[in-house]
Amino acid sequence: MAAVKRLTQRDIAQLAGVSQATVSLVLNGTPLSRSRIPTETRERVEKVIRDTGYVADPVARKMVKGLNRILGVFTYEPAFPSGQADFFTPFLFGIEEAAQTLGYDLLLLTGAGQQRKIFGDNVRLRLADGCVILGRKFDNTELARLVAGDFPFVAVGRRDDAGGPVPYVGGDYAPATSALVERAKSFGHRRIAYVGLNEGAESTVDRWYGFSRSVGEAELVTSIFEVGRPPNEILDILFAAGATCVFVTELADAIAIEHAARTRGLSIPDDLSIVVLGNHIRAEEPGRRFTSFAIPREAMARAATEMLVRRVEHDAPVEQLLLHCEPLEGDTLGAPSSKTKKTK
Amino acid sequence: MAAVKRLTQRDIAQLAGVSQATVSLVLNGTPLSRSRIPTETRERVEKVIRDTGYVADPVARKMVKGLNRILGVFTYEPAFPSGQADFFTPFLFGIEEAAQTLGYDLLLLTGAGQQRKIFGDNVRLRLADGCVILGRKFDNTELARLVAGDFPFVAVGRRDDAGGPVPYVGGDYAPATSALVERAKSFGHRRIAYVGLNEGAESTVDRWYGFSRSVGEAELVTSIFEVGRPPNEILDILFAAGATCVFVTELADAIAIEHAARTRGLSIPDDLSIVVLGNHIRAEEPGRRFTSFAIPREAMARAATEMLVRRVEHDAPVEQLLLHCEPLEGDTLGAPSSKTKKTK
DNA sequence: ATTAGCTGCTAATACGTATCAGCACTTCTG
DNA sequence: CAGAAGTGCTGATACGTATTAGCAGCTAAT
Repeated sequence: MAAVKRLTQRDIAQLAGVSQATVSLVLNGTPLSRSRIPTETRERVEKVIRDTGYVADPVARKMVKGLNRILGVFTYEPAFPSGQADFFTPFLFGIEEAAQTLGYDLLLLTGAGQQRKIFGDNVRLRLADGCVILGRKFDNTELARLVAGDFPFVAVGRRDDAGGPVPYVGGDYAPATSALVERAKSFGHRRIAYVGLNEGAESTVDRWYGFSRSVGEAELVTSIFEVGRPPNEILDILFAAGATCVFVTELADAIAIEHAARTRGLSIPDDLSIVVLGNHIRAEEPGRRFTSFAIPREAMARAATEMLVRRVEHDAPVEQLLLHCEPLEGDTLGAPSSKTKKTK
Repeated sequence: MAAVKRLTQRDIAQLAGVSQATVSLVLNGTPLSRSRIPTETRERVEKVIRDTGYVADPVARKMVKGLNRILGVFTYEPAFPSGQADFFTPFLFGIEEAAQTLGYDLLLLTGAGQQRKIFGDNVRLRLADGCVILGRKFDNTELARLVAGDFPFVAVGRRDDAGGPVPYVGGDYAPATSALVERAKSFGHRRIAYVGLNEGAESTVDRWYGFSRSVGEAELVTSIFEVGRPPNEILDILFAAGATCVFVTELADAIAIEHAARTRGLSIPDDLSIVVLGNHIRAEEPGRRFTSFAIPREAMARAATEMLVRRVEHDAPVEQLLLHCEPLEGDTLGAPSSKTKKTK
């Protein structure tokens, strides 16, 4: 109970009748130095170590070696589901898997309350060899400091430059969105709407960019750069503009719109096609499978972790990687009904 | 890129024209020593710190102070759901919540493959101030070494002594099981069976103990101390023994038995009551809500974390805590049908 | 017989921080 | 005016390990 003094190499040395340096050499000597310790001595030391159960203090080790085989995982929000929103789980799973394969442990630095900063008084982050950064909102000042500093990190999700290129692994939302637009067009849609933000987070911008790149001037009939607006208002705007298909960035909006449309006795996708940009968590549950694209969260996290380890171990240069997002064949995108077509 | 040398207090000292010791005093001086540094000097040092973005190296800090405000979480199995079995999630959530409240970070030490031992060559565990241990199977030798050693830890789940009392927070399964037995008896059941192991893990033993304590000699008609046996065999044995109610430790067994019974055209709970000992993950999904008791996983994890911090910070004595498990009113326990009763 | 090389070890140092003892100087006290 | 007390700082050391330089003592070679 009364905190027995920890065993140190000095204790082992004394017990084995050698010096501390010899103990250290026995434990992790290079082939060169190891050859200079006779078997007899080595075995004596090893026996003492076995008998006492000594293990080297990783803290002291880290001090001198500089590496820990620990990766930090930084998030502003708490990492575990406080209710249903287990947004982080697939990421954490991917990180853990990769870390384990590579022989690293994980230091979880989750947003302590609201005000947790990377650069605070109590920055335990540097205990790790490097750090994976999770979460959409990320203070840009801090990102810039990270970029400027020497601490290895990799972001999950694309990041704009912050005083220099940011290493990241993200989802390739722009082409994925483009592909869905093309698919809508091939179904015959010529009057397409967009509901969601078009600026702010990089992932948002990418979606809008992919959308606007593929949709023609004549085809984009209306845009609602807003989130969480009452679905009936949205529907009114959509139909006033003669839209046959709507692209939505937020699943919640899509669900609301779908529900409102059904309430009006409309059929989806006959009267209105709905495309969601990215498979959000629990997208399956509402009973309707929205047409969308898959976000390979686990793969992103794995790739980010591997990239981080490359940076840590080999001081690899900054990489930026966007992973392909597979289209998800749902049941909310189809040909516009002839009636609707006639309207045109 | 080329790993710029980390800033140290010496650098700060030089820039501010003071000594390293002064920098350290400015950063974390006691009221006594702080009073001896004039405001002017302190501000000069603080400015340099702000300008350079210096942060103290937590490793060096830990070396001298001995504490880190980091808690380890050790599991043999990977901590995150590799598929459906997110067994650990509620525990991790509870631990994270408590750790965050108490101002600790988490070091995840998940079973690296199959052979991860706490006492291995690469024991990174001691980097933390203490450690929460998760998982049912736990090498008893290692537990004994932990008990004997000076490293603070707390187990989630009751543990038998291992060369000394083990600090833990567990679920109080025995009384919870007893309560369910009493409830079955009050429904009129007089011929009760048990399916599940009766030895091995502490949690298993507790269930059997609670069961056998409450059930009378005459009432226990048969026991199948085995898991995963074909459900039809089980049913045959149960009915041969004239059981009207069966207590099952494994949800999988319960599901199989229920299914097999329905296939035979039997009604549950009329023809057979089924009680599951503990709400296993995703117990809701099969469509049928088994009568059982709740395992307060989050609360257990929180309590364990708080207990660990008490041990770390105040060298508190070993505590052992069992949390109440609330009965879960399901729809698989009811009065035996009169027909069945007549059989008696 | 000197030197070169090998063997078996150890002393010393560095890593970055916290902390204590204490130095040089000023100001107050009697 | 000697001593005490206070002020503003610094030097030294400890923490536990890894690592390098190098010291004895011995053997073999020139």
